[in-house]
Amino acid sequence: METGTASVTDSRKPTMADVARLAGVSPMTVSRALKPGTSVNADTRERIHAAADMLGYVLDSTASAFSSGRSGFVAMTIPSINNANFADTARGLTESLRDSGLELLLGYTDYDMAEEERLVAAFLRRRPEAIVVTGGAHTERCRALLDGSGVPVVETWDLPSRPIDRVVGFSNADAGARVAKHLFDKGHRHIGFIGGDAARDTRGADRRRGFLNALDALGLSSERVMTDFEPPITMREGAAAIENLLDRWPDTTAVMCVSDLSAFGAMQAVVRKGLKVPGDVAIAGFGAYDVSEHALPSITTVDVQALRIGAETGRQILSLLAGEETEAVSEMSVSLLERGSTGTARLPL
Amino acid sequence: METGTASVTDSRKPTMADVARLAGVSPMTVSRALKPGTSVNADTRERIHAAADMLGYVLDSTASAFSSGRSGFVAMTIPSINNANFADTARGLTESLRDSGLELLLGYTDYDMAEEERLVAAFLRRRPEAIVVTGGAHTERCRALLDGSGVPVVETWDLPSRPIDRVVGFSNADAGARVAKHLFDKGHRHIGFIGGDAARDTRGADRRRGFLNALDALGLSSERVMTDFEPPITMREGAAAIENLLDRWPDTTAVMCVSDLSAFGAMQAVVRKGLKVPGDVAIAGFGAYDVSEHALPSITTVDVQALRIGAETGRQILSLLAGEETEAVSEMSVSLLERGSTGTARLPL
DNA sequence: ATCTTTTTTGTTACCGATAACACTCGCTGG
DNA sequence: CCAGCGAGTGTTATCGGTAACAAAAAAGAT
Repeated sequence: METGTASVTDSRKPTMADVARLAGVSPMTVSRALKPGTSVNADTRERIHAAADMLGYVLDSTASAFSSGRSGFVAMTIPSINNANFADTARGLTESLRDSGLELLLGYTDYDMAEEERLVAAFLRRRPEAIVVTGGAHTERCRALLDGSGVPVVETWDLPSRPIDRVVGFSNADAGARVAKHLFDKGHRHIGFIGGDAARDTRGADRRRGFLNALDALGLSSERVMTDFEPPITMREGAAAIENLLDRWPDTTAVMCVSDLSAFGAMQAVVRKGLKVPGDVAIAGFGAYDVSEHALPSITTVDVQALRIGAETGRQILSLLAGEETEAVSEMSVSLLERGSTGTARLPL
Repeated sequence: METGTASVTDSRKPTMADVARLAGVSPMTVSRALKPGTSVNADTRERIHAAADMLGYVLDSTASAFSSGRSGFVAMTIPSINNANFADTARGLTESLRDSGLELLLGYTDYDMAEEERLVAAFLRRRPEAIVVTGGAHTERCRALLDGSGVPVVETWDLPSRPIDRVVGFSNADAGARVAKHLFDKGHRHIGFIGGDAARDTRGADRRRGFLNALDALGLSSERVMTDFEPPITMREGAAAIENLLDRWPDTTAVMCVSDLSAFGAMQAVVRKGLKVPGDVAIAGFGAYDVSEHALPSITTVDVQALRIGAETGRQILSLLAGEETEAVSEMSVSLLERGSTGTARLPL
């Protein structure tokens, strides 16, 4: 460990000066030779690379970032790493940044705005080239930090009423309303909603709001709501919630869950009770997770194209860093995937 | 964007020197005041914090890292972010590092050793305090980079025959063998395996090897293997694979899948064919994903305690950084969760 | 009251790379 | 034949903190 096998004689890590000495050039030329797209004689460049390999030289990005003032990464906060949707957005972002050499520094907030603030503060200390946050709800201090940072900010997965800078997202309320309308169109009149505590998952709360407002507008009761649990609402909580909901309002014929995971849990719980999905209870989810496609019956859901949100965020950032003008708000389209769990047939699939 | 609202008059970001001037102390005292656990007079510290707030000062970690030689983060590569198991390990690691102020820099390799090498090289440039990789299979150059880096290295999720430095993992082969034995004990004699291409997912390949060797040792055929797909094997591939497998070897009564996701996909495909699980075909997975617990029937699986792997990795790293001696290899225990999908009953659950 | 110890603060040098500028050279075109 | 140009290379200064040491101030011991 202490003395790597690769280094030859010296204990301390080689620097550019060492490489320069060995290659017989100045450190500046080494710096250029290791960066693509710079004018260095081909022979010289090769000689320098050989020298660097021989010494086991590894560029010190810390020094490089300090000297150049460019940290070379983009920071992103998501509510949870263990969530296929946010992971997809992170992946889309990573991929669209890759060619420009920007790396992604990822942190998760556990659906907690105070934790988000802590994380954003820590990220800003590292002078990222841009910062991406999930959602449009932040503590005031967090907003102030982001606003005063001088760094491009992108809020995603939401259409905040008071954007900080750039936005790449969609209306969670509209998406919720679309599901409500779908259930109504399928003939349901006693419809419930399962979600998490509103203070933590604001996007989930928006979906709920849109969903319940739509029920109101359709002249239906919007009281069948279970939001006892703390986000993230997992399969387990979905199962527990629908049992409570059906206990309290046994005539419920359709339920929207704030995510596919809770929807799957809910569906299995309903089946376990001996009820049929969708015959006795129709269930809709959100997020187009794999499980909703492969479940039996497959689960109606909303595809938010998480990957594309990430990719578009990356494009925005690259444009901003290139000094181009861009639209402040990119509204992404979402689509309702009508599947077996809200079908009219009594038979699955 | 350009001039943050927080800063008062100046366009350029304030530095420690600015704070020092305003507070009437030396920059060094500011440096100390902003770091907890340093000896600074309480009044002075308060005055400095006030000055920093007034200027909207944000510490420049880049400069700090450069100057102190401590980057303040740990780098980790995982095969995929969109995987609950690896996400859990990352979470466990993050949490066990949190108190010491170390952040996690996360990258994913897409199950590709060349990509891992690229990523490790990029990470090492940033001079992490430690580096964590998933698995024990790496390109030779990647091994050389890690070995020569002088940075503590932890390999996880595996027990490599040729460890680079530290190891926190378990034997995937043993885990596979345990599942084989379980299926045998349940009376199955025609047993198959579904996994991915071995070159990419070496841990999955180890599970397969252990599984098939165990079948051999039990005197059973080990030819019923489907590994046509590229990792990660999703629900979709699990479904496709079991259809092919049952087409080719219709008398198969039990199948292990390389992960719970493919197991779930396989199970749904079997049910869709009109067969019963476990009555006609028993199915076992791997990884103790949520879906295997909540599926109907619930799916027999191996719990690898991904979170604990991360937590233990963090403990190892902290010990190493503190200069303490630690065991080179932490073998983590895994447990077989016997569930409905391999039960003897014909009825689900 | 004086010496010692501890706490608090300041001084100096430096981490390793790169931006900005200066320079050399060979080549082209008038 | 020389001005002008571009490619390639070198020189100098500097980014913003912090380690290491030194000094001053405060607290404690005798």
